[in-house]
Amino acid sequence: MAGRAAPRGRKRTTITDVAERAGVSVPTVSRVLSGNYPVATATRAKVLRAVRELDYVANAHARALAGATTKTVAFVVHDITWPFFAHIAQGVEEQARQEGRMCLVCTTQGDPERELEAVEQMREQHADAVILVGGGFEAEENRQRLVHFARLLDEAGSRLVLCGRPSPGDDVPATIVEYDNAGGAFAMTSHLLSLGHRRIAFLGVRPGFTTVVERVEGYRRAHETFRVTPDPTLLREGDFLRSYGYEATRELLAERTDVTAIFAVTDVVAAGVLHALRDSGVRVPEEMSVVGYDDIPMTMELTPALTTVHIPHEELGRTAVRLALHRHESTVPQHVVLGTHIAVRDSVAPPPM
Amino acid sequence: MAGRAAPRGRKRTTITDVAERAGVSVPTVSRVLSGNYPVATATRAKVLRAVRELDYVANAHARALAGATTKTVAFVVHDITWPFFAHIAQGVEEQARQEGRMCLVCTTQGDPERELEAVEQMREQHADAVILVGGGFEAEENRQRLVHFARLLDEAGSRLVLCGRPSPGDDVPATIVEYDNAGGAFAMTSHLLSLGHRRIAFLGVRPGFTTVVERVEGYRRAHETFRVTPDPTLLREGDFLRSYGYEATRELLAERTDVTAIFAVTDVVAAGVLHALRDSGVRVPEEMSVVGYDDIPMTMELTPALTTVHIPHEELGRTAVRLALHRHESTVPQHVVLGTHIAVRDSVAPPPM
DNA sequence: TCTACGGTAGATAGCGTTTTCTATGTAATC
DNA sequence: GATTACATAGAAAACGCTATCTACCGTAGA
Repeated sequence: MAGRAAPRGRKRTTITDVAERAGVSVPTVSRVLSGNYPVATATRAKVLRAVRELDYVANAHARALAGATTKTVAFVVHDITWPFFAHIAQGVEEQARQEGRMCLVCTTQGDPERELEAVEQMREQHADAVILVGGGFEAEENRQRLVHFARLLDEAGSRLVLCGRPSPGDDVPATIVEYDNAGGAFAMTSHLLSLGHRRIAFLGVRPGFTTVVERVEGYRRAHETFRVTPDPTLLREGDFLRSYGYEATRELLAERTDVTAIFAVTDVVAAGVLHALRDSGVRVPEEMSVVGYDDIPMTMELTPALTTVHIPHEELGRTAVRLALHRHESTVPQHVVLGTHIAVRDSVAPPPM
Repeated sequence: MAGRAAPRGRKRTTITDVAERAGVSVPTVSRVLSGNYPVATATRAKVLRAVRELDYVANAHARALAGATTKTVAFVVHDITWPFFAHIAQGVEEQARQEGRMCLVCTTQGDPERELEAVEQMREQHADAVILVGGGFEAEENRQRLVHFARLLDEAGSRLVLCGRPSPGDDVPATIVEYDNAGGAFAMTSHLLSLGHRRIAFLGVRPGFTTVVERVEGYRRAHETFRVTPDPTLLREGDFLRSYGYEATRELLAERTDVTAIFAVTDVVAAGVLHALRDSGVRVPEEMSVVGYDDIPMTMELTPALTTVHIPHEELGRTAVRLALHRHESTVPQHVVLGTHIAVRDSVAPPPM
């Protein structure tokens, strides 16, 4: 756009320079560096010395072009500042490093358009794995798009990984790493029900959004198990924002007085809920129990400390990378569901009365 | 290591395939795609159709090799799960996307060894910019290492950016984007002093760590300005952990009773401080004022909400990318200091008595 | 003494682009 | 009607590696 490309740095140091300096041929240098071919000890020493003296590093692009793997793993998240994503990213990065890979990131801010762009870019990069993190909408259109992505990436030699999103169907060349979303919600709701709560509000329904759908599903199943008919008006729609939690709670309190527990769709929403309750003079957990989902570190700072569902964030990330990179080994499954469990802290008590 | 490389995907779609399908030559396709050369409208249409039909995307590595820019920006952080880094990363990502770049990440967990590896890898990638985020130790050895990095990257056509770290010296080919670390600490300490506090503990001194050194410097200058001699035993060494804040506070309370305010080196440490004070039955801010540094979102969840120093995280990230990529434009400075300011919330009051 | 064969190293051919540089057909000029 | 200029497209040469294929040397076996 802005005129000519920026002037290049001076001459880069190439493998040819190293070869000349060491007095050997280019392939020999390559062989010393990748260590996949016998090289005489003396020769190796000469080459390594030249490498050191010239501060040489190989050009990753040339290397990638010439057929070796690209040694990169890509991941696409909504927003890296959300602890949920950051901790998964941490796991991805760690495992990637262990496997000798670099990490490419893209954030989409939840925009499907940007997700598309991101995958496109990742395809250009020929990353060994492309990890899509977090839920998405389950519209048929989206499903087909994912299948399409999977095939395109597969053709490009990459592997699509869905991390925290259900499989778009069998027979799709993709790796799926889920966590037991419904199970966690089931356990948490059961926890509340078993303490005697009967009117449990669920704040943050997003119709069609996989993560939420599954959490609501767990909420429903628990009610069934306890033979309690959930009041459908207690399921409130909203997004993942703290401000939503605040407002929804104020509204809820204004509307009715029979609710004894609030299940917030995420910890961040729960933070808003707690804030609203404090502002309204409702004591937690004596007058109202509150629970969240995700178990991000912030839950420790809330007053009272939040009871929530623990997700193995980092392990999700690590597993995603591991399974994708080792997909050719027969012992490595390509669809796993990691467990979740509730973390009991101070925001839950039996209902008042 | 583990035997042969994984079998490649099938044949990738290349520019040659597109050229054949469109019935034109390879360079023509290239020209249509990069749009830097006149191509007849009809030809362009044919090519674009072929591209669409084949779902073609260019190979980024081939493109990078052939001399065009790599279109990537790399950044190196200690730990992406720390909000401080995550928010800067967010700014980097955003600006990078706006400038049509991809992002590479590396985390070092504060290990200088890993930082070295990271820069090495980034050099292989020929990223347009390599952004080192966060403080570091100011040992002469480190300074020289940075200068060395800067030169190597410069030769490779990349630009080193120090984000939140002071310049390693003039005449180094690097871009520096700092924030007014000392200024923020000065303002905050002045705030406390002007309210009448005279015994202000500073928790989290790390000798030689740039960020901390500057914060302590601001703390000192404020005392000087107010003609108060700071008690050196109130400067306590420690790291950036919540647990440190907790323990240091317990110790402090056990040792002495004259302290009326605590300045935690980061918000996370402040969280530990608040926790310890609550456990010790010390009311905040009535009996003890507490302040932090960073202004991460969590400060809103603390009880009481924490008064802290605001850092323009995202702008730091955005600026880092912008300055580095536009370094050849004469109007773009290569060393800027972004402002900080205190965010007054509920954790500060005049000292008791 | 001659052949065979490990063990090493060099030559050569891509990998998929972009970038000159050259060639063509057509419109404009005299 | 021949000449020049322009707009467009193709040919060919990098870019910096890896991988395959070939050549050499010295030693061991016949």
